[in-house]
Amino acid sequence: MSIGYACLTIGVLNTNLKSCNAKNVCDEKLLDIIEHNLKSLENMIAYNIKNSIHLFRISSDLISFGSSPLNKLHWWDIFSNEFSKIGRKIRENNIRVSMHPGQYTVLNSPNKDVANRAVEDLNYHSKVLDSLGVNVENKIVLHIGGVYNDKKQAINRFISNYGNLDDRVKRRLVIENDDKSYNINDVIEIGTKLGIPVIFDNLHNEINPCNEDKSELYWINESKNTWKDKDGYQKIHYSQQDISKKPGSHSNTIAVDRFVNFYGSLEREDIDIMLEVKDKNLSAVKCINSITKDKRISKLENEWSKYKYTVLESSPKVYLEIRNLLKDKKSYPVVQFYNYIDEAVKEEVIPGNSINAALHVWGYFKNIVDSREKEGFLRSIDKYKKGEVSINVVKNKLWKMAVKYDERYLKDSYYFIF
DNA sequence: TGACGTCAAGATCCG
DNA sequence: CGGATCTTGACGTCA
Repeated sequence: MSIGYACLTIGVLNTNLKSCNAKNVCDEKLLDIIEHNLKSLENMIAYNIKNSIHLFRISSDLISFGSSPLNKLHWWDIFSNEFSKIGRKIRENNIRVSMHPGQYTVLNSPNKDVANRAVEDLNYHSKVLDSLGVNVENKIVLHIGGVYNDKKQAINRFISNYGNLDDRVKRRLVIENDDKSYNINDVIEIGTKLGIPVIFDNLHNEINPCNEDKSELYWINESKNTWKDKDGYQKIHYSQQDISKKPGSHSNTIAVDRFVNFYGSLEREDIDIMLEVKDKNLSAVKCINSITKDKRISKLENEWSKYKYTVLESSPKVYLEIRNLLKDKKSYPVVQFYNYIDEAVKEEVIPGNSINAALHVWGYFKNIVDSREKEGFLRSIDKYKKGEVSINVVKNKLWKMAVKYDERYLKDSYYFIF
């Protein structure tokens, strides 16, 4: 059983992905971007290994214009060393990766150009996975597409276009229920007909349920039947609704109490869960810690070291409560711990608390900086007090010091990203 | 024609 | 120049 996250990391150095737009594209720029993005991918994989995250979706933006004539580079050859190096790390550390073309890759479009571009896009995605040398358990997730006033015909077109795909795509392709057109029942019917696995997405199923009065668990178990031994463990997508936004919007973070209930209801471990959530890897770590059998408080202490200055800035009261909570070294109060953090992050930040937290962080540097840095920092605090600049100006100064003086404790802190 | 979703790049304005 | 805040891009479907 693995829990993972999609595409991007939060608060991890040197893992950003670069892009460029169509009118600026040229080979030189593409080479630079690909080289950069592969280094970032390598760093993301290293982060996943370090944090025991064994499920990860690779961003479709890894190679800019990867399926477009704008990119004529044989990037899989040019960067074959990088791909095999990263692929080896993925395999040796039992990481399962996937890719997921977006809503604009529409295989069942009646427009031949659109459908052909979808084929090209799927070829691109399988080229990335093949270049990494990962086996067919590492899937490409696709939605069925549009309806065009005739669902039956649209489904038939999907089936027929699937049949014409390259085998390398076919053996990786899995299909997912979406939030408006194809519910889980539709997708299981298609998956069964084609003999390909189905990904159950809980939030899509909530918004776009099948008419039958069947539970979430029922559909998860029905979907399981579409996964054969060669496909690996069944995979599902799990997300929670952001109640302040429209139906289908992913929450900022996963509420672990609800996740623990969901996970418990599955009553099995032969399943992989891909989280779709704004805070990405942060929620992956939360969820992994929330259901682990290895209940050592050091894991929560490690998490606390990253969240503490954010919590101090948001709520000194919760800060003290969490310190209390972690005093009993024999305990493992994981749900309360993350609930406290979620509660603090939601609170509106008061300037006095911001200054207090900033001065705590300043404590790492005040005796080692030169006078220019000291004056710069104190001036920014002063300007913040007068309302001339935002707290981010102060935080940026502290961040630059953290990097310069290589304060590892602070470089891993979420203080600089919330 | 614009909304939908996503996130980086680009543009613009301020002091 | 750094920083804050828009706007654009890139994609296809649907109202």
